[in-house]
Amino acid sequence: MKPDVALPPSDTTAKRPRGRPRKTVDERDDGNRRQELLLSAAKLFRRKGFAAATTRDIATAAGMQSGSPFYHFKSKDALLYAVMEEGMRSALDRLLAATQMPGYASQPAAAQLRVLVTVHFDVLLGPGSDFVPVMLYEARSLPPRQHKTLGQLIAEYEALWLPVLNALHASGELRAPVRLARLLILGALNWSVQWFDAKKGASLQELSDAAMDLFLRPCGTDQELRSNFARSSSN
Amino acid sequence: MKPDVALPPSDTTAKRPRGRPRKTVDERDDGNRRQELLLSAAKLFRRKGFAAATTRDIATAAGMQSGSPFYHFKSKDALLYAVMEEGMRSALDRLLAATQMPGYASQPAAAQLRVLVTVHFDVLLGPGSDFVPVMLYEARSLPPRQHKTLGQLIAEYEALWLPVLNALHASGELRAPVRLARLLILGALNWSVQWFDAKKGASLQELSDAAMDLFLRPCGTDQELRSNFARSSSN
DNA sequence: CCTACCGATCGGTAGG
DNA sequence: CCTACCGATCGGTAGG
Repeated sequence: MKPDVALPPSDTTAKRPRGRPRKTVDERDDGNRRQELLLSAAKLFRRKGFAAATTRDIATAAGMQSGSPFYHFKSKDALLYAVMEEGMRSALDRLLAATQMPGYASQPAAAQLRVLVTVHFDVLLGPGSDFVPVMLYEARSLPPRQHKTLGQLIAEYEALWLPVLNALHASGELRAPVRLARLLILGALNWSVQWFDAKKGASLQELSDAAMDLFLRPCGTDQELRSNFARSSSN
Repeated sequence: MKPDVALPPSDTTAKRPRGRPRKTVDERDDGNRRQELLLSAAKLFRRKGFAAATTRDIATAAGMQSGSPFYHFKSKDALLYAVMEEGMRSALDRLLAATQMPGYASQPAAAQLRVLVTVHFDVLLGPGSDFVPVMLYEARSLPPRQHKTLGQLIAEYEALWLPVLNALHASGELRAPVRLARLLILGALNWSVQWFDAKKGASLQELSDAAMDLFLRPCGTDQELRSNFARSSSN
């Protein structure tokens, strides 16, 4: 059940040469002070919500004065959008890297899904994982215009799940309709942001195991079906 | 697969004689103007978030002047808490009523789970369903003290799922660890608040069907296992 | 990036 | 429940 391909490393805070789009009208890029601002903003937006987190809080957390964030970002909205885009682009990069790992394509669909699930959990709960949760839970705070732009990145991310889920549906390992299954599965994972505590409880690996056990039924010969059934019954 | 017990009706807006606790220090109860206020608050808290929805918005939506909400509620926080408690108490009442329906106890665990899932979807997405989503997605806006009180209601609600999931685990229909399974399942359902559109797409029944197909594997004789497997494989 | 500041908004209140 | 209001906070800006 465990995949034999290594996962790509987290790079949320690392510099990705072509990760960010060319500077827009709404922001400047004058070195790493901007990145510290983004980090503080992500943390505070996640903890207190966009509306409740003040630009002064964020400035203080980044070691600046109250007016300084507006040297880097045109508005509080622009700061929120930058956090979300950074998060979504990083998540997409990591998921793409995982699916392009040697050996991934030749694996069974169940192992492929496990890779997607593991990367997704790490994006949500791993170190430096404030950006994507902000995107997930503050979407309504974003002006419609920017919301639409982000939507394209989200669509790309979700598209990577479809072929895997289709294969699992075809093999009988996934019985629910693929479109609804994707919404329900991603929902189950996304909700972990609300309850997961890194300091105690399960590890991300145990989480991924539980998710795979929950969503998929084993696929194999009748003999395997019977023995799997007997094993789980005696639990 | 479909349960043969009728679900209890929604009563989110109906008066429940002993549904609300005796008036606390934070609020008064002078008839149905208060209820209109709660309704407007729930709708606006859900759409804009607690911090972004102003008490003036809420007052206007309820047909009052800007200062009037504070005649009914001591503070904006108290209004939020009232919305959440109303939602959670209604949800708990409905789930309890469903599990006490005649015939429920004698059904197979899978049919029982279907009842829980269907009630939960209706609580989240049915008519008048703004209260529980506010509770789910604005928990961090609540002062710790009140957060703890609500936690007891939530624990009661979640406790109703445990015996059913335990039975399904024992029978082999649910393979994931029960505690994690409950978190993942409720997450999958709760996330539907983010994407479900009542005006188009699937019905709540289709949603429940998909959820059951996703989470459970059929349980039965080897013969049934084989034929189920063959059927879903040809899909 | 800091200093000093403004205009608007917001939760909440006194008095009726 | 309305009227009239206050004090605090907040996003944002000018000028350096």
